[in-house]
Amino acid sequence: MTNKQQAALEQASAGPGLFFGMELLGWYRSVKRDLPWRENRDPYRVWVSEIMLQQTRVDTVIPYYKRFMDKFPTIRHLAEAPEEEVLKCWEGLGYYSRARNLQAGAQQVVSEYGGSVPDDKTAVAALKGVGPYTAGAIMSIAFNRPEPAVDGNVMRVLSRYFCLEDDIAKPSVRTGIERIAAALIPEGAAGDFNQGIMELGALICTPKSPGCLICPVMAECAGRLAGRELELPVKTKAKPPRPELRLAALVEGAGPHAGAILVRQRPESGLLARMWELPHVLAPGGGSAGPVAAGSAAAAGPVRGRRRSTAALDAPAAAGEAAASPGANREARMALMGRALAEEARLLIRPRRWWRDAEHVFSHIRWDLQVYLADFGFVLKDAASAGGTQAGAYTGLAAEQPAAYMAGSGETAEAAQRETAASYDHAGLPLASAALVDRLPEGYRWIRQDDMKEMAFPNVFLRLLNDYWEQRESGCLPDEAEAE
DNA sequence: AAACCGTGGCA
DNA sequence: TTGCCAAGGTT
Repeated sequence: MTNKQQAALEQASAGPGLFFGMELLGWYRSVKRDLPWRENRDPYRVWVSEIMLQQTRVDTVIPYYKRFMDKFPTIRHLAEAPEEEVLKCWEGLGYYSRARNLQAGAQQVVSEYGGSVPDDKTAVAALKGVGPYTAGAIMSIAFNRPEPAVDGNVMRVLSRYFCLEDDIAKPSVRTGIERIAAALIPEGAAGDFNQGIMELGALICTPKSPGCLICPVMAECAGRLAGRELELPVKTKAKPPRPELRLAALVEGAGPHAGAILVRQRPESGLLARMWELPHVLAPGGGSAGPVAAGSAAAAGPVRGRRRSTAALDAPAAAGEAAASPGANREARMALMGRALAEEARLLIRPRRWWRDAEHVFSHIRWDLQVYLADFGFVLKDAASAGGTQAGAYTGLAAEQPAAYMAGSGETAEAAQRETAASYDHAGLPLASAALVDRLPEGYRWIRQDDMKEMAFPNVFLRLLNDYWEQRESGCLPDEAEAE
């Protein structure tokens, strides 16, 4: 502990600490909000709420919490549910590993503790997705055990109250503040105290404009008395997310798949694990590295005559991209996307035209998405069954065959099993025929609007897809409007 | 320690 | 409009 933390700990155990605890308890019990997870102290309900509230605002959580408890009213319901249903229930809430960990934790409780959350800090802390804060919150709120629950609110409140200048962004600082918080807990009132100090941070001792004049502990707040409440807490700024330019394909089906579009499921781990999305590829050079695939752009030939009516629509989404960047980039990127999807998924499509841009910001990455409408071509046999025809397949820029693009239709794909080599023109379109299969690549499927009710999508794709269905239904898609 | 993991509200 | 940040955990 730092010297200041040490001094604060001594105060917390003495007069100022007693003052803080008593004033806070009185205040909390008189003003506490009526929240759905405060109906009772059922450990399962407390647990679910604490997981949902991680890095997430109360107002955002409330509807999710109600839906979740409605669908999974007991630990056993959650433990036995299909994982997709849990994920779908979490759709839009973010940090989706929380959902998987919560269900794994529920299964742990069923198998190890007969379905009841144990009144034991070590056991609770060992549950998946339960860290120091959440363990303390569950133990204090559900079981009234005198454990600290130190989150961002508590660190802010105590930094100000004791005028601590430690950088709360450092993991080591939280440990010191935990000791102080533990010393402040009034006898027999751990649950209300911990909820009260968080409530104070959320309603009064807010980050930007704290309401010191109505704060129940203002009289003894060292930060306020020093006039430094706005400088505290000290917290180093997070690194800005790195930009990534991503090219997404909105592939419209034909033939038996007319009216459907192509989506794929993400891998089991990592970013947005197991969620569904539009197929997309990372543009080389990332989002800030200037011209993307300049060589391809040069080879792309003249742009088509059809242009958007508003210049702003073509504004570069990627940071650092020259503002004067011409619309030819769209053509180059369509070609790039077509080739990359062929390489990565052996999925052959014909990108038709730019539809719209979208942005999706994660904590550490910013996706600048360019979405292109595309027709389905066909699916190449995988490398194994294609028997080595792959090698030359994607280097066919100087193709010897005449262009014979196979128009996208379900029948084409289902004709299947043609044993011919494939090559591609400079726009990324397949030339001649290829070795075909009649099934989609692993993880891909055609969906209609109705299918989305059972599939979890990240918000950015949810918005894109909903807008797409809506626009198509009302005949407002660009191509349809201009095709007349 | 530092990077990885979402999303929305607000000034 | 952009930046900040919220009831954090895991690796």
